[in-house]
Amino acid sequence: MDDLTRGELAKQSGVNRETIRYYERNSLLPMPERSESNYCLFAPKNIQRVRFIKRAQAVGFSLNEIRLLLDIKYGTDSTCGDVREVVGSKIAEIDDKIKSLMAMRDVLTTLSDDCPGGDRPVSDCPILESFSTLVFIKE
Amino acid sequence: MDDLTRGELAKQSGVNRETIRYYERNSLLPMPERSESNYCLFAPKNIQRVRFIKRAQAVGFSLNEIRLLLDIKYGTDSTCGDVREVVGSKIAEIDDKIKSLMAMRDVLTTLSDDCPGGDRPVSDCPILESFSTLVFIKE
DNA sequence: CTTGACCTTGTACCTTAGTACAGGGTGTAG
DNA sequence: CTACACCCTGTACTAAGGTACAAGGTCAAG
Repeated sequence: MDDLTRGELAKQSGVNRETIRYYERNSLLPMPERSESNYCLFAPKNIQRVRFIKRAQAVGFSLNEIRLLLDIKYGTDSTCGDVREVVGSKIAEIDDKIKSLMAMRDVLTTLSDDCPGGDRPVSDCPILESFSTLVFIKE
Repeated sequence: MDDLTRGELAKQSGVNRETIRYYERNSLLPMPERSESNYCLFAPKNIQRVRFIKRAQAVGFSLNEIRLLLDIKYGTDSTCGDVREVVGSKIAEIDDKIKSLMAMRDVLTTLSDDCPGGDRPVSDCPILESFSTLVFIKE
């Protein structure tokens, strides 16, 4: 068997060795087998598993969500519908974040456009004035 | 003097009492004066200060950045140009975040559109397949 | 005088996603 | 046999922005 030590798995999958330990602790990776001398033995397929985690993170999933995704992936009666549901709500969440960031940007650009800039004292600054007095973000 | 206790300041400015303590510890609020009996005495203007902090947070500033903003606001030789500079780089930062979220959303919607959904087993799912094998986010 | 509602302090805890390190064991090359 | 490069474990620490709580003090009402 071409099992890997923790350090090898880390190197092969492109993460820190401590990250692997962290994933073990948090059930994103299985508890590894052990050699005679207590070295960890990871099956090679765990390289793919770590990469899966990293790619899912890159598109916005948290590790908690990824644990769920892994459960679906390796579950016996999981369906494509399950996956689409998870992905759909992640898309909605991302859309919400984008909207809220766009609202922030709009407020800031408006304020910045109103500000004369230059060497005027801040007492003239409509930006700080707004932060002090206005209510522009509603719940 | 109509100074406020910490609890009153918290209530008036709409935050938790512990949040006020946190802001004191982190130099976002001044160390309060004390009464005979060691009660905190906050000047009423601190209500505005806390609201300033909350509004600046609402448009995307971190507490560290807000500390800077407060320094500018109360600095003797700060200019509108200083404020515009800080706000300008915050806008750029928000734009970056929006771009990266939009990239994530695009990847996810594309994958979701490719997925048949329904009761198909996940072994057929192009989304999980992508997470397992593809490299779609580049550095 | 007691009760209840405040106030004080220090400290610990929470989330998320790791990173760092000490103190010890193992395995191989020279 | 000794270096040196790995490996093991447990624990502490990081950022950010708070929240929670225990043990004790204060103050006004009844």
